[in-house]
Amino acid sequence: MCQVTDDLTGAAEHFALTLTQYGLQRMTARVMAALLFTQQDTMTAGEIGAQLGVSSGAMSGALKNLTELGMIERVPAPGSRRDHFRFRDGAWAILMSKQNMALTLMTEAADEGIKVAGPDTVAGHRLADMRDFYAYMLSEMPALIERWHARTT
Amino acid sequence: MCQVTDDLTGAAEHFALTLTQYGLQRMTARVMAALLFTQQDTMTAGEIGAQLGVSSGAMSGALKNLTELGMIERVPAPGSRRDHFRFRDGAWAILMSKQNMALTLMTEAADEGIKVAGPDTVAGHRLADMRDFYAYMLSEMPALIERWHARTT
DNA sequence: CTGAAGTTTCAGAAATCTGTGAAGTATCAG
DNA sequence: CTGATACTTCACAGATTTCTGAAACTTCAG
Repeated sequence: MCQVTDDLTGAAEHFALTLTQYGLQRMTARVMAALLFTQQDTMTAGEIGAQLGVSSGAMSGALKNLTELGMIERVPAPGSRRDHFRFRDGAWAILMSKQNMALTLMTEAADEGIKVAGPDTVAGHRLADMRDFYAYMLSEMPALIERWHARTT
Repeated sequence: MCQVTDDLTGAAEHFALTLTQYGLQRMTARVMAALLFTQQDTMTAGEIGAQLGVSSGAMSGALKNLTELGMIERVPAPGSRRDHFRFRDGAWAILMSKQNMALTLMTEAADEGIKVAGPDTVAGHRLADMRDFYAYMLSEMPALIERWHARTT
């Protein structure tokens, strides 16, 4: 078990590092990786904290983040203890959908800019290019994820 | 000029703030916004620095980042001076393509995890879900951007 | 109701990130 | 070739973010 656990934990930490470079906070990434790579079905906050060697306070924040993001869920404790967490089904599709909100923000920012700069100016045209691209992505992404769900049915 | 410039600059700074929340570094975001919202065709490093009120050192780093990212390009100075920069055509599609590298990383990380955890384990199945999703996205995204380019032809 | 186990919150310490300013390097006009 | 101008790099200071540890709160078994 030790061998396997060590390798898995190592892979998890490496993955967490990668996520960090893509904008996710350090602790959030580590907790997510722990829940992703564990051989258990669920983990308690205590277990994760012990494995990562961090305080309960840090756990609380990270688990809250991930729960709000929709990546993990609180599982009603089966037996006696409290607060078990596990990866949600379709977590990745959920994450991708959330990232689409960035597309909305970009589109809106471009529109705002065009309004201020004037549509027939240098800046206006540049911003229109931006607006068109993000509007396109925004219109296509939901369908893409839809097709994914259809595929796995 | 002052009025228009102020409003535009304001919109640019607001946009930069938004980008920051999506993982882009502060200065990189500000420089990008400046080049995006300017009514000029190109800007020199000095002009951007003056407008943002930051040092030349900070400029250098941010411009390097954006150039490597593929969002802006160095324009051979027309007359006498040096180093004019401008937004690249199709910058947004380029940016999106780069972000697809994240999809590759995710897929690889999942594969690595499966190898360590074993394919017929709890973690293995969880990681397989992840791998399948990102492999799907990875296979679809290039076509999506392709269609964008085709559309604007 | 009471005590125990677990969770959340928060102030402050520690670590990290970011920008400045100056020194060094490159490029160009003359 | 020489001087001047602009760009780049880098050590350090300041600002910001992140984690810890302890106290307060919640929940549940007995």
